Amino acid sequence: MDLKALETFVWVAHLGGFRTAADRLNATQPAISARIAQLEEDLGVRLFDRETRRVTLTEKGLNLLGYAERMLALRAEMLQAVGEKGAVRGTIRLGVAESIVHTWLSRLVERLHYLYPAVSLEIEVDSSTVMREELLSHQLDLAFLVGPIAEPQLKSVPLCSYDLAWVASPTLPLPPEPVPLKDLARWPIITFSRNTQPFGAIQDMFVGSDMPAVRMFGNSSLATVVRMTLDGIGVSAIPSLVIARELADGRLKIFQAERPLPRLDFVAAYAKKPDSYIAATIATLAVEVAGTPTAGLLL
Amino acid sequence: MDLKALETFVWVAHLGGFRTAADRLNATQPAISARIAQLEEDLGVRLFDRETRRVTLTEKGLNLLGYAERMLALRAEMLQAVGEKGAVRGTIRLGVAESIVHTWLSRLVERLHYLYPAVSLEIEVDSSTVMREELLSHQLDLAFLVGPIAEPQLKSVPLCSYDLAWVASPTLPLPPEPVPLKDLARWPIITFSRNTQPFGAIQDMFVGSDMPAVRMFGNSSLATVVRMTLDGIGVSAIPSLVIARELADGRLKIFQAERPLPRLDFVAAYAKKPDSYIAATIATLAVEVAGTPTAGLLL
DNA sequence: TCTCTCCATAAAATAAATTTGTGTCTCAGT
DNA sequence: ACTGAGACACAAATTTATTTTATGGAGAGA
Repeated sequence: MDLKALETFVWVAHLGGFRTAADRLNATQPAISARIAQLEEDLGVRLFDRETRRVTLTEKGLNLLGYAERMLALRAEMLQAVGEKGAVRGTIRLGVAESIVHTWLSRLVERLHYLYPAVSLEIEVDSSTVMREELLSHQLDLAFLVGPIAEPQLKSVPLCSYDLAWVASPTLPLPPEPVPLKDLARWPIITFSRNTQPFGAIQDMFVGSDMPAVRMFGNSSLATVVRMTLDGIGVSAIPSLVIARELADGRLKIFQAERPLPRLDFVAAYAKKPDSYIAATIATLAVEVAGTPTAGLLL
Repeated sequence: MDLKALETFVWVAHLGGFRTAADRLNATQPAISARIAQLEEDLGVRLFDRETRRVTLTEKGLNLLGYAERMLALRAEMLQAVGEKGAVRGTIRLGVAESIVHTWLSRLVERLHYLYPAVSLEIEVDSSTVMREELLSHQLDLAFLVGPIAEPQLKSVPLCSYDLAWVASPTLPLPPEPVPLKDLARWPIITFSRNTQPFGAIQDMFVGSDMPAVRMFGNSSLATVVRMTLDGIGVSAIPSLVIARELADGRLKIFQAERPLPRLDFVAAYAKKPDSYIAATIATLAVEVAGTPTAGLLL
């Protein structure tokens, strides 16, 4: 009756499958099968109903889940309390919004590695919408995304707030500021991809009978947005911090438009599981790092 | 960071040595060394000071002990809650007073084996005094002995109360009852060994300037006491229940003396550790078994 | 029906833990 | 001092567990 078996059990229960749990735990599917089989044999009880497309907890299994989580939480607390920092071990799946990759993520990674050398990260860059789902389905342990977070299963702490700016190449023949929306609409608007908050906000600006049709180029890569803007393909709406360098050497410029852009409020979010000790710790670290003034400097 | 390692740690801490812990856990001393070394490495912390003749907990170790015990208690609770009976596994070191061996012990063993087939017992028969010490030093998990128990570290529950009777062979030329003490003193008094409650109580009866010197034959084996009494070597003071057969067929008889003998109140006692689940369970079973009227029948 | 996904199972390969056999150190008792 | 017993550390070999690789079967969906 191993802790490893209990941990496996918890992940299978959360993810609803042996295979996905295997991926999450960096093991093969038969290894997971063996651990669960062992646990079931030790307890003399069936823990999962193997249905065709997913496994579900039996009543006994549901009962065990509570204990198993308390057990793992206790272990985490114990490690924190009596172990040295290096004793905090594990792999955390972290989802990060791209803006943050371009600002302070590397500093966080550095600091984390310094403080907790045995914690490793698997970083995934994606849109806040996707990451929210992945948090809920336990595919991610922690994410830095655009808030606010409404889901009660998730805990979130504010990280930083970035302003979104209208940006264009100086070569673009913009009319005098503030640029009216109908003039703006002459160029494609390049920004975050569809299904993001800024994309929707901009789209909403152009709703109305007297408004011109607007072409929007949603892009999942901020670097590409910057590239396209530099090339004068259109105007863009991105956090000013991520183009600090381009602004400084004059290759891009910020302009005011008829309508200002909303701010982006980033938060760190993680599932409220009893064993989210490490995630909570990293979230705290992130608050520190994101709050530091130098955080805005690019790379 | 295994539960087995934590369990080992707890036993080493309680017993104050690797070797004794090894004996307790049915393992070799290097195995224990390895487990502790592993735990220390995982935590990055030294848990024991290896002094010359014993090991003592470091501050960190003391800190860990609390967590480890909570962890083991949680495991036991979990097994009890979600596992089937057969999932309750383990070896319990049980100390038993000989009177109980002769009355209801076998029924308890039978019942335990039926209810919890995976629990095994290591039974030791000894005097209550010795067993009390062994409970305190964690060499025994549970004992059935003569109460009451004053030690606050021990929990005890009443089991049964046996009367102690003056017994002699019918061939012994006893004066009319109640036999005065000074007549009694003509024969050796055969009873439990020195350092037992009855031995002391009888000795006390003969304290006083006008009292005759008494010869007392303390014996650690009740069977031997019975044998010697049958042979007419002297009178004895033993629980009447253990000689039910001899009384029935007239080979021994009970007589009244000037001073009555005290009762023997047996209790089940175990250390108040958080992981004493199984011991507590067996104690409860013992209460049932000892309370059953048929308990008095021999074998 | 065919295929895809998902879990179970068996055998082989790794990895871990245990035992066996010594070594060292210290204290207690000559 | 010297010696012996007791207690833990260490190393090599063995045993035991766990994991992987490879494959089979069963059900859902096209």
